[in-house]
Amino acid sequence: MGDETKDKEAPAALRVKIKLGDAVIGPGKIMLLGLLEEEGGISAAARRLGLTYRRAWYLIDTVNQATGRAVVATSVGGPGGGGAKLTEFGRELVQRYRDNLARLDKESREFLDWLDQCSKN
Amino acid sequence: MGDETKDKEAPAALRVKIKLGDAVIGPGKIMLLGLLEEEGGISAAARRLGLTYRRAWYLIDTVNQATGRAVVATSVGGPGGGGAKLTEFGRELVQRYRDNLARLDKESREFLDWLDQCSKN
DNA sequence: AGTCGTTATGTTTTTTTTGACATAGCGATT
DNA sequence: AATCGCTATGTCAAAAAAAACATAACGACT
Repeated sequence: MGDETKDKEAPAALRVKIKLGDAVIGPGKIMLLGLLEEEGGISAAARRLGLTYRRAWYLIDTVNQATGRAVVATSVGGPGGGGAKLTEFGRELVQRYRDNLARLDKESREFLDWLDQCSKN
Repeated sequence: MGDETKDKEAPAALRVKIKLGDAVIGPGKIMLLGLLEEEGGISAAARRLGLTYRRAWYLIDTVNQATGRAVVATSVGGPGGGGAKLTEFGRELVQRYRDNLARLDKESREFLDWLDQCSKN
C-alpha cells in the first residue's frame, strides 16, 4: 500500500456529438472518416476499428444523409477492387469537428478538473 | 410552392456528455436533476419527463455512483409520502454543467452555423 | 390500525441497437 | 472469361437499453 488515493478511474472526459437532422455525428464517425482517408477505403478503415464493413458503410451513409452532401467518394472495381476517400466537404467536416472539439476540451478543462477533484475521493 | 428551401431540419446542435468513470452524464440526467430540485421529488420529476420512476431512480443512482458522492438526498414517508432534493454537491454539479454547456455552445457557434449553412441545401 | 404518496428494488417484456451472414456487381489485371 | 478485393445492400440473430410491471417499506396523518 502507500498509495493513499487508489482511484483507478480515468479522468472525466468530454463526449461531444453534433445532432444534425435526425442523426448524430460524434467521435466514432469522425474517427471512421479519418481512418478512411488514411487507409483509402471503407473496408480497411472498418478493419482498423474492428467493425464490420456493413456497419462502417451504414455509419458513413448516416453522415452522408445527415449533411445532405457526399462526405466520401467511392470507386468500385479497378485496381485493388476499389476504394474510397473523403470529398473536399468530408475533409473539411472532419477538420472542423476536430478543431472545435479541441477548443471545447480546453474550454471545459476547469469543469472537468473540478469533477475529478471532488468525485474521486 | 414559393418556399425554395423546404428544409424542415432543426439547426445543428451540440450534444455534450461527460464520461465519468464508466458512466456518462449528459443533458438527460442533468435535466432530470434540475426537475427533481424544482419538483421536490423523484416521481414528480419522472412524470414531467414522461419516464418511469424506476428509470429515473436508475439514472440518478448512476450519477451518484459515477461521482462517488450523493447527488440527491431523499426522505421516505412523512407528509406527502416523502421527497428528494439535490445535495449541495448536486446543485453545484448541475450549475457547473449548465455553465460549461453554455460556454461550449457559444464556442461552437461558428462550427454549427457552418454545418447548417452547407448541409441543408 | 388503515390510507396515501413516495422511495427503493427485483423481475420480466419490449424496443432499439449492434453484429453477423449472405449475396450481387464492378473493373482492372492476369 | 476467370479471379480478386472492394463497394453496396438485404436479411436475420444477438446483445444492450429502455419500458413495464410488481412489490415492499416508510412515516405522517386521519
